[in-house]
Amino acid sequence: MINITFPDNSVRQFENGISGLEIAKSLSNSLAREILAITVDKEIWDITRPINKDASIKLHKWGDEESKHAFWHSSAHLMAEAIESLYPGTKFGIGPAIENGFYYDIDPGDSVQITESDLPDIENKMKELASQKQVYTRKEVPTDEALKIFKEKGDEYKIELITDLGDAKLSLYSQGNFTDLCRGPHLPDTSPIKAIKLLNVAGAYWRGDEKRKMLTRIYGISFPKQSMLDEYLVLLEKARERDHRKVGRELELFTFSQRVGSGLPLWLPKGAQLRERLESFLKKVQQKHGYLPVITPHIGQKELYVTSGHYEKYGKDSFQPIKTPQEGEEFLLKPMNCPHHCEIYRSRQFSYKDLPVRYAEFGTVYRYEQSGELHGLTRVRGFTQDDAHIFCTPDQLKEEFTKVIDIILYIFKALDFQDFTAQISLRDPDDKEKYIGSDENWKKAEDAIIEATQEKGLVTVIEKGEAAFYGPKLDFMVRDAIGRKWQLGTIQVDYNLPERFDLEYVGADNEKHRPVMIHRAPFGSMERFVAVLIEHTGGKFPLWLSPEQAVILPISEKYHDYAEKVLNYLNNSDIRTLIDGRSEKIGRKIRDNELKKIPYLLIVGEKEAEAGNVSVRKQGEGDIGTMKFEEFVEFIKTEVEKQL
RNA sequence: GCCGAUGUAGCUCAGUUGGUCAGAGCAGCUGAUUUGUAAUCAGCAGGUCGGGGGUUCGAAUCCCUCCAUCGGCUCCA
Repeated sequence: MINITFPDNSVRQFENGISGLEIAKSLSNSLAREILAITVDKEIWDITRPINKDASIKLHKWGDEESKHAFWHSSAHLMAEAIESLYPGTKFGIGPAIENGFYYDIDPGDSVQITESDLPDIENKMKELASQKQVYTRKEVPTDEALKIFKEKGDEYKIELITDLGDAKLSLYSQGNFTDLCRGPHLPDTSPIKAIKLLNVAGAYWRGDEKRKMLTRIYGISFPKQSMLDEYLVLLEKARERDHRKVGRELELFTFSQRVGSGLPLWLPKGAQLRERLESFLKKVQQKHGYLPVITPHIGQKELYVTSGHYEKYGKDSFQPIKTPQEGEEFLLKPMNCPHHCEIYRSRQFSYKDLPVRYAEFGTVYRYEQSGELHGLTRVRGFTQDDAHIFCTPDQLKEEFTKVIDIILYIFKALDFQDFTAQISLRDPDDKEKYIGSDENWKKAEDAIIEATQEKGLVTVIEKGEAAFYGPKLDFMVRDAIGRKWQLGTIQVDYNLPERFDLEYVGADNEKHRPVMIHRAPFGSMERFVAVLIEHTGGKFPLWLSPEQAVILPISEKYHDYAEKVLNYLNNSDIRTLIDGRSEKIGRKIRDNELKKIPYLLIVGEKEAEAGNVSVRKQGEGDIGTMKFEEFVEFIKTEVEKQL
């Protein structure tokens, strides 16, 4: 007998070799029907795998990540089986479960090409196989046996994976005619996979290495019920409605022109107003925090970037130098602002009493991004960073870092960004050669970041080895409408540039010392930030940011004079207002302005004109009643104050 | 850059096997209507069918090539 501990800490005895499924059955049949995976001492297992020791367990139903993982992983195997039967000789790379669904990287051979139009066939085959209730069986094998199996199959990808795993204990999973190298866990059989949708096919380099072969990746998702799949697809559709590229066009915020060039956004008047409002908001915050504005040119001599080290690292992969016609001097479009800011620091002497010094600039930079990587406003070739560089003593590092976190959190709050992750990137402790700077300084910087985030109560993810070569950093990541992660705010510690630019300050000991530099950008780039803001709000911006705050809708031309009077009053009170004076019915005007996401619509007709009122409609909510137009000003101002 | 898909009017899309196939709705313009809480009516205008080359008696439709966009991969100072 073995002792099984449940999540509520109760302990029960079972036969040695009992499976999760049998334990569930002993509790209730309905539970047994619903469980898909089991955690056994922190490992996730198949529910049919025998447990041979005392263990604490947790049974997982569909709602748990563990279950979904097993479900989608099993679906990936099912897809592989379908592909193998439709395209014999296909070789298989990896086929994991992902956050939403699964994929499999396959190599169907050079003569075969799988495209989106083939997906329904694969999908149908999967459904056919699933309905056969094929059992997933687990088998543990030694390395040489596993190698033998895949050598016979001629699957070099699996052979490579097995070889890299070394002498680890391997497991194979089979269902139907398909066998795969896999850690598991899987479902007991294919029958719960009721609803399947293969979403798209894409190329993916084998092991993510662009020097290696490009495999065909097929993405899909599956559910235990058709209704769940339908709901998911509706959700995807709704997310597409919020896509910043679509909303940006509809609300006339920005555009692109082939003639200007791809990846070079053109801000339309409404978008420019929105962006300027964000910029002046941040400028005000920064002024309060002791930042000093600086302005630098868009180009700099190539030498500047040779000094900074960026030319060596990125020179070949960036826009090439601009040459002067007479002297043949070479200039680079600036890919970042820090070298210019370092030169500003060098323009005078600093005492320790002057530090920290904080130089801020909305600096437009240009980076050559690969054509396939360009994406709306989130990945562009020309963008404006809300950049600042803080030069401080090593002792000031933590406090300065903390203050930057404060600014970022304040901004995120004002814009109602609650759903973000903070990622701390540290250096790889096993590969210190990669990084510049002393052990002592690195430890100081890494500790400063970790302590600062802890003091601020930030929930963080720590990624070792993700630090830049010149220092550790803290990034703020946010998701877009379709779940892609983007980096917005960033705070980076830098030991490299002060060294390269030979920056100094005079300490209390009258000796020269090296300052530490912090790069920071709360928005990241204005382009990307606005893109994510659009997707978070669906274009329904906070009132203080909205290009137009109110539109006056006269019932008919008779009330245009009164509408003008209200308009003047509101505009004089700094409420951004327009009149919709078209000879349309009121219903039409309401509809059109609702679709333009105008926060407030003010209807004025005979009743309102007589009483000095406006009838107010709030975006998305409809009629919220009547008030004096003077009162409306206060109403708006109160709301704006609440937001900021 | 790589893999795959797509590219018809400002926007969203129709255009069967190459032969009145240059179309619709919305937006725009003009006129009528003067309206009470999410689409008033009529008329007009608008496109070298992404660019270039080719096959053909004939190409939006087939082929080649370039460009752009979309979904990924890779990269991101």
